Amino acid sequence: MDHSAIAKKWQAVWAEKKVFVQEPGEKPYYCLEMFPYPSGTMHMGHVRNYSLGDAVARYKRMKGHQVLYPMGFDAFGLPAENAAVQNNFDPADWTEENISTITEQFKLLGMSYDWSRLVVTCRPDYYRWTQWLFIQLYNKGLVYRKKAVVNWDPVDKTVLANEQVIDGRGWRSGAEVEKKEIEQWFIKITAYADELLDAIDGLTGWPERVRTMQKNWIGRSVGAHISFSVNGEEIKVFTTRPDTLFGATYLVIAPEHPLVRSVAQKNSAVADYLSIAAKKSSIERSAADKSGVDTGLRALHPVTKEKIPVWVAEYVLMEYGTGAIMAVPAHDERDFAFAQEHSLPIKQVISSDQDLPFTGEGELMQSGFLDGLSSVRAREAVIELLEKDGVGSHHVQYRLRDWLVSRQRYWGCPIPFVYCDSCGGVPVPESDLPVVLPKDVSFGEGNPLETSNSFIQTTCPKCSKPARRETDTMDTFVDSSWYFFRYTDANNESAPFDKGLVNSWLPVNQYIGGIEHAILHLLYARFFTKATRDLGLHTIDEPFKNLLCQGMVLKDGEKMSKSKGNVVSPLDMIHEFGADAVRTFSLFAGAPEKEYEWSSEGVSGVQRFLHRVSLLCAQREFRSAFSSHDEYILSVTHRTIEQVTEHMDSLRLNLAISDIMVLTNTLSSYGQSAVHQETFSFCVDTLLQLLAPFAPHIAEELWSTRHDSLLASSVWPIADPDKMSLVAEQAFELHASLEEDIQKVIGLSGVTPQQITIFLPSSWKYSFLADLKDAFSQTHNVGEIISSFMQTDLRRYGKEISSLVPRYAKDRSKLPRAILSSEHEAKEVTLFARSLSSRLNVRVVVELEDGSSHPKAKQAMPGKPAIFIE
RNA sequence: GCGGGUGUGCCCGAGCGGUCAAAGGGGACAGGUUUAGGCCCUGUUAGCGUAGGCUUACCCAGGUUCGAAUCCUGGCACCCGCACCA
Repeated sequence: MDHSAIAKKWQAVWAEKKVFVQEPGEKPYYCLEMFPYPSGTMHMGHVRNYSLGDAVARYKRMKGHQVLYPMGFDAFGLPAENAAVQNNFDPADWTEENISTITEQFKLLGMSYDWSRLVVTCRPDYYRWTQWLFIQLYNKGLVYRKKAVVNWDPVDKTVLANEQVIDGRGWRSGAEVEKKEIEQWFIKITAYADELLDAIDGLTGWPERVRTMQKNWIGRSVGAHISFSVNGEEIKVFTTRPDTLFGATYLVIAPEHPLVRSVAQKNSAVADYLSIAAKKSSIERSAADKSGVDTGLRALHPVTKEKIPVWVAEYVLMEYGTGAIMAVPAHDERDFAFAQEHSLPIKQVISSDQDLPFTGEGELMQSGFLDGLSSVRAREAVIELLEKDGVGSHHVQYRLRDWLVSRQRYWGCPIPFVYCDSCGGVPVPESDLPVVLPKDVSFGEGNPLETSNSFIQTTCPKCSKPARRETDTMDTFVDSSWYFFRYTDANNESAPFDKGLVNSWLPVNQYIGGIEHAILHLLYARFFTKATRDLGLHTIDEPFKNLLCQGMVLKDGEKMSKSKGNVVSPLDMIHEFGADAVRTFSLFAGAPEKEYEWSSEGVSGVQRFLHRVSLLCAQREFRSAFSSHDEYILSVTHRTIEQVTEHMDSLRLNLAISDIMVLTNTLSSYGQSAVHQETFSFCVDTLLQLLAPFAPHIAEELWSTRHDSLLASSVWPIADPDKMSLVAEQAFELHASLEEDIQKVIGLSGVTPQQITIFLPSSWKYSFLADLKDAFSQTHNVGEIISSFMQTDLRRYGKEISSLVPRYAKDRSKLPRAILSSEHEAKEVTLFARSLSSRLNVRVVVELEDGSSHPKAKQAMPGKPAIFIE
């Protein structure tokens, strides 16, 4: 049967027996992959992602967990809308079509999802609850509307969140972002800034770099607000170093600062500067030059009461802090550079041996009542004084901004609000949800929802007068911020999810996805979890216990992309090599979190490996009695169980596969009727079980020829420490007793022995010795022993054994040395040597009595030969 | 600039104080089996030697140790995140 037929057969059986449909129980385990955007076809990154999750899910099921392993689609988004514009498709049809295509591909790969829990964010049965949650957050004060300067993507014609602007460009379109002021919806994520930050320390199952990225993104700075007065008006600054207050020799405000406008009317230098700054794009603005002009304003220092100049400069950002800083050039690099550029005074207030600017902490100087204090003490003292005078206070500043969720697009979740002339903005009542996307829209310029009268025109839920519906839709990140809750109760029609079900399944035990979501998605999802917890919807604090960010799949050293023409199609690969080989290779090619190069040679290598496994199962000839070989392969098998289990638990799946390959090779070496059927059968069964998470179809097929039950629901094997006893130790013991046996032979024979010295250096074969021992237990007649060996296929003494046996030291005299006595003629020894040589595929050297040696000597074989096997 | 990470043989990739010339896979070469083989099996694949063996090797330079790919110090290279964040 070919691989695709086998795959189909077992996929059908698994589905029919509902092997993957599980409810929470004693040992719930939630395995989750970041759900995809249904763009049409799968790429290799998907295959890797889902193969990882599927292997984990299958493993955990076999370990006796109830596993929640669902799949869904993050189905709102711009590509559907673009397709609508270009090809006149309905975005919903286009999306649904893609979903069914991709679903087929998932099934082709044999992923063990519980499809009854399918979640699709663009379907009303899902987004109804997105809207419901939005309103709950609104009622809780976590959603608000305000006029804001926004990042406008001129290509996608929509607003972008700060998080979606990368180096001044739109994250999707790559277009340079413009500034616009519009009324927008925000989610107050900053209300949770502290908790989101503090809880990161508890996320020990997350990669360090993701934790660091999140911390940096939230960016908490502890410091103080300090007010300077300027002609009766106030300039408030934020600083992390209130201790350096006496060193503040001037202020700098951002070009957008409200105070600058009035100055510009009177001061042409300032006006010119502002107009130049305004023309610059945000990219140009970020160039690190230290331009700026004096506004002519003078601020009153709140403590020294000195008058200090106020400058305006681009390097101060309106978006961060208060849009104004106090400059302490002696102790800040940027201020220092700026002061030098514009010849502003520099006053040292922290003593140090180092050159200025000195940015460290230390003992205060030239700071009046602070002199002699440490930076830490000085900070407290300064803030205390400022608070007393009402000109300053403690303040914690975040880099994190509130989450702008309005999008002026069609293909997203409608924001469930209505504007009424009398009542203002009114949330749509729960009974009227969902607010469904209309079909009578036209795509083109601007927001398509604006073109649908049936959608816009409505009545006010409060006063029933005619009202206008909100036409903004939500950022798709909102949809994906709670989908992992919905999986627990995907078909619930009366609530987004059941509290009990969420509490029993969550947190997600293993979350798997790309590093590109390290900040946005994960932060939003964490926020939603905390916010919905505080709404009383569940009691989970953090959604994802363990996080794995898988590495990229490269081709020719580069990311696969259509423009580079180096895209490898998963479908082609599955067609050619089979789902099992593709899955297994995608896990074997490298450590899960590292990137690797896709190689079809590698896949075919895995295919060969899987083929060898099936050859093992076809083994029909066995030895009738147990022997030391049985102990040996049992010990290797048990050790493999232990190692694979360890590697599965630590997600080092590439190593787990490697372990399985080693076991396969070992068992293959014993394929020639060397072991008892019972032993072999156990070992092969175990092998199939270990393989099941990676190559489920082939493993299931092979298992079905040996058992009536399903492999997928079999119980993961447990390593027996007693049976794992070190092969190496056994080998030594065996060797010792072998030597005794041999000595006995010599004693018995009483004949001047010819000497056959068998050196057993690095590549000596454990099983060869075992056979030799067995042979000696039957007879002490070397002739018989030799002839019995002649009849055996010696090739099974594979090199896999040598790797498990400790190597002997370099000193050859320490090598084990067997002395065989023999009455036989040189001819027979030669025969033995040749047999070993050709059948064992080892080099055999025969050493002459005088110590000389030459390969050809075995032809002549005079006197007393010795044989080296290595 | 700040923060995180990586560096092993032809390639990928394990190892993380002695059992290491370094697992496993791929590729290449040779042999066996075969009507044939792109199936399968075996061997070789740093250099020199018929071989025992010797020399050189885990980014570079030092150090700790009887002993280092593995531990420490200092470099170098590459990758990623944030970035005039006050």
